[in-house]
Amino acid sequence: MPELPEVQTVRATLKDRILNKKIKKIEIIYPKMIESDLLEFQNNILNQSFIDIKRIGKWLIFELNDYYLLSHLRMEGKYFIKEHKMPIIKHEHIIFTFEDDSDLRYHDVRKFGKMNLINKEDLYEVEAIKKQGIEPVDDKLTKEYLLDHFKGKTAPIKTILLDQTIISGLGNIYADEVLFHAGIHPLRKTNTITKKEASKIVEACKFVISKAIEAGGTTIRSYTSSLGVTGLFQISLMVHQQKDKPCQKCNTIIQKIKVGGRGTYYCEKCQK
DNA sequence: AGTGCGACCCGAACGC
DNA sequence: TGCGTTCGGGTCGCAC
Repeated sequence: MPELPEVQTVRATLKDRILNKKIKKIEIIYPKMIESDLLEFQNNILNQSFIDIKRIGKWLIFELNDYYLLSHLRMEGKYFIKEHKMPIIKHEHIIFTFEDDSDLRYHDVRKFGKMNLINKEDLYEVEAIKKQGIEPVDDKLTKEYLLDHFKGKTAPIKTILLDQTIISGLGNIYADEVLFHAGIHPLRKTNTITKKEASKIVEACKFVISKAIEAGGTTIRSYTSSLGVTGLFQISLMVHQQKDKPCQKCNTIIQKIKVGGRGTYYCEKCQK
């Protein structure tokens, strides 16, 4: 699942490949993917060029001449660059064709991804964007900020770490990793988190996410046009997907439970 | 306001 | 082997 570090890698990789290219044709194979008005999307995107790519949380923000194209990859969204003459394959849902007969193709097995074409002045009118919280590596993410937002919440801390309106960009993998590094049990009631623990969560967020962004960055160098632009971060995960393996810190067997309907991995000795 | 859950999807994993 | 069933995961909308 693309979380903040992967989206950051996709952004950096695509930037090198599509900037200043003008869209001459758009094919929308799966229209439900478009959240904004479909006809406007089809008409307005023609003859626009990509002039920048930004990111807010897990949202990719493609800047065109007159619009922003918002793209959320959800679980399995990927972008490929291909020659237009290549046959359209299964799971390719949106195809942008440039003047040089190259394509930017959006591929998504689960069809969960979303796109949105909006006027530039409306970026912060989009509910999902407006509501994004503070990013893990932002200096504004402090223990005071977290404690303030943890107040009155009885849900498990793991569930709250996934709330994009508080911390923007954490997904299921990094929420588990952050809690391991902070030494906190995923089922802890959020309103019982202490100052010291909130401080550990802040540190863990910055550590885990900056490491992952670095690792995502190394993927860019091995990128070739035949590969999907996914940003496969190859950091070593301490707990996520490590069920039945020994904890790398204390050798205790990693447990898997469900928290808020999400598969959750933790070390029962390191995370109290 | 906060919480919990179904819906959206479909390939993979699982069960018989 | 082959077929049917279950699972998972980010976000939204809805009910409580």
